Amino acid sequence: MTTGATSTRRTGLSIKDVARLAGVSAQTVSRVSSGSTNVRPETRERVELAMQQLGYTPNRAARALRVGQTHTIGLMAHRFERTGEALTMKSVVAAAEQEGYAVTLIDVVGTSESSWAQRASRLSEQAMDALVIIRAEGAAPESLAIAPTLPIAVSDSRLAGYLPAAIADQTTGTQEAVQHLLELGHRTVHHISGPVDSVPAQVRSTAWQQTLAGAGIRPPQQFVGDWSARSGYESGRRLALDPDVSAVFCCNDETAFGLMRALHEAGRRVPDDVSIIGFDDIGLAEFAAVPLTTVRQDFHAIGEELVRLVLMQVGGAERHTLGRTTLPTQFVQRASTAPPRS
Amino acid sequence: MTTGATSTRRTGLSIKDVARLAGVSAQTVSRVSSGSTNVRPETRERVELAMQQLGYTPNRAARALRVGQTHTIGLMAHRFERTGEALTMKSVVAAAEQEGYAVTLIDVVGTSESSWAQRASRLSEQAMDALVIIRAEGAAPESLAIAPTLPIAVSDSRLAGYLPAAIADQTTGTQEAVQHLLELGHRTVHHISGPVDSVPAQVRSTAWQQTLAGAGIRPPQQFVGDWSARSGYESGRRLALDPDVSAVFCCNDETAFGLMRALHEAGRRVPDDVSIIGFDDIGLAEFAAVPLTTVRQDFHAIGEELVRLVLMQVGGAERHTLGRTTLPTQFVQRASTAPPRS
DNA sequence: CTGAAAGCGCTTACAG
DNA sequence: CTGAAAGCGCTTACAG
Repeated sequence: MTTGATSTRRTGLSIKDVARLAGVSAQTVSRVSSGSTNVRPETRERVELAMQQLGYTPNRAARALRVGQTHTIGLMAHRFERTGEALTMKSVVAAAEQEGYAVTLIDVVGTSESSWAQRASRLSEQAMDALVIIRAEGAAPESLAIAPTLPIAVSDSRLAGYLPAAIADQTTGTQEAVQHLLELGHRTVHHISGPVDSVPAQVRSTAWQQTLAGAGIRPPQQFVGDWSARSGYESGRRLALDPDVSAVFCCNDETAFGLMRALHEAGRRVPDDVSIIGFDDIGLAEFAAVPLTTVRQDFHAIGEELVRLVLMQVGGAERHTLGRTTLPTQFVQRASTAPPRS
Repeated sequence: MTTGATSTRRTGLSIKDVARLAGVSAQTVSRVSSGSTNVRPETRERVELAMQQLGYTPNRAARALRVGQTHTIGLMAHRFERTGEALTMKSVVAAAEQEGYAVTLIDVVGTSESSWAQRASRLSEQAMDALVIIRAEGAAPESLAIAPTLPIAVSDSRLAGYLPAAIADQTTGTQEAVQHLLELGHRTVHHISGPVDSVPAQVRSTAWQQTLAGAGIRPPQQFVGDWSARSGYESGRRLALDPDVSAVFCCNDETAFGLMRALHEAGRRVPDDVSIIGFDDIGLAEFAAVPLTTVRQDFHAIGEELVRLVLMQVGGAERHTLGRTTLPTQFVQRASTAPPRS
């Protein structure tokens, strides 16, 4: 009667099976599979053949346990269905894969401040080598202090002051948009903003104000929305009543869609009566009732930069040496902007 | 001089640290952390306190290695930026998390047939307990035979005949849409389809044809698109020239947006001159130039069902006993449909 | 260039 | 109800 015989689930093939078939030791196989150079070409070939014949792939869990690295990046997002988040996610996945990293999704929906913090700290030691935050909803920057050694990068501009970040240059993008309208001859530009507690919304709002001020124009009262088409529609119903409104800069394309419909319903034509500019360049922007002039963000570049920032930290770089990367936006002129009716 | 002293990266706290502090053995800690009942309440409390004080969380890699399960679900998708994929992804993540599973993203962009197969088989043994396929682009059903024991579920209808699936009932959804137009008094209904090699596109196209045929109407020539707003626009330019066209059922909402703009440009009004119905109910559908009547798919339910299907297999159920789950769609009437002009 | 041994942190029978 | 021992599959010094 043997003692201590442990039964364990066999996950599949192990390094030993390959070693046996190739007639070498286990760690020669290890050397081959991890790409070490110190292996005689013939030996390497024999091992590689054996791996192929058996269909061997190394066990990630075992490697992770031994090395202390999971080769996994956590990706924190929230509103997957928004163009910006979705495209950034896609780009992060592609860039991570390129570097041999898997990406694990973390949805922070409904996560309270404290549980968010708890979550982040757990994740750090447990299941991932790094964290990319696209949007962290309710999380305060301080809660991230919990995991001070975790490689991290954000595109959430609320956290951008505290952590390595990759963010579109929304200020310049906004300036170009507002400037464009002024150059067309509009006497002022109205604005439908995003929510007041959103940093990117405030950045765009401030840039709009300052551009007007820079042109000697006192900014009109702004309308406050929440990024949604509905909020654009509701602001639009009121804007449509004001004959002085001839140009509107919207915080994003969805809002612009809502505005466009409200104007349409009120019988005001775009761009003849009112010019509209959005932000983001979502797929449908080009196919709005009137093709939408907008400011494109390069979400692909943002995703790549996020991965780069995070892997630099995995490689040893310190958080505070990394700072913020600003990606340029691109002004896209379509048909929703025109000179005002004289 | 000690021999064989191995240096290893310390990931953090281990079960032993907790055991020491609580004054128990390591596997009593294990029992507590895995929720076993065979622990005296006082002992449990002491252990839990120690875990809290230390901020201990179990090492997933170690557990995975030992148990042979990673508690990770692979999520294969492609066009993250599409409403359907994004919402399904989101729902999968939520449902998986609920069950204690992490979700790893797999983008199959540009993956050739063979590498796809290779990929799937590797993933299976290596890093995930199950695979949820939302869309598998170029992958033929046969390539999945490579991982016959991998728990799997799909919402890609091309694979639905071969693997456990959760799919919206597009046939009924289409019937309702076409029927609605006929009941409004339209003499026929035109159709802009998705690409010919897309199964869901063909399902909708066939249902459209059959509904017309069932009403004794010979289906007009369909226009073939590719799901995009642009293809809707291009078909729309031709449709707009035909005075017999009074109602169009589109394969999806994006296509309907493109069509709407083409009609707009041609001076044909919606719904006065032409009624339009889309499919999906994307966020902007309600805020099209004319609020879009459409067929809503319940992506949330699909995501939940995918996770359920996959976890049943993890629990021992056989693939072939699972079959296909069909989720109902919902007809959403808005302003883009009306009786024809007499 | 190759191999023997130890150990990453956990859980699984088994014994008490 | 609790503990001692073994081992999941891998990699890391170390020795040769």
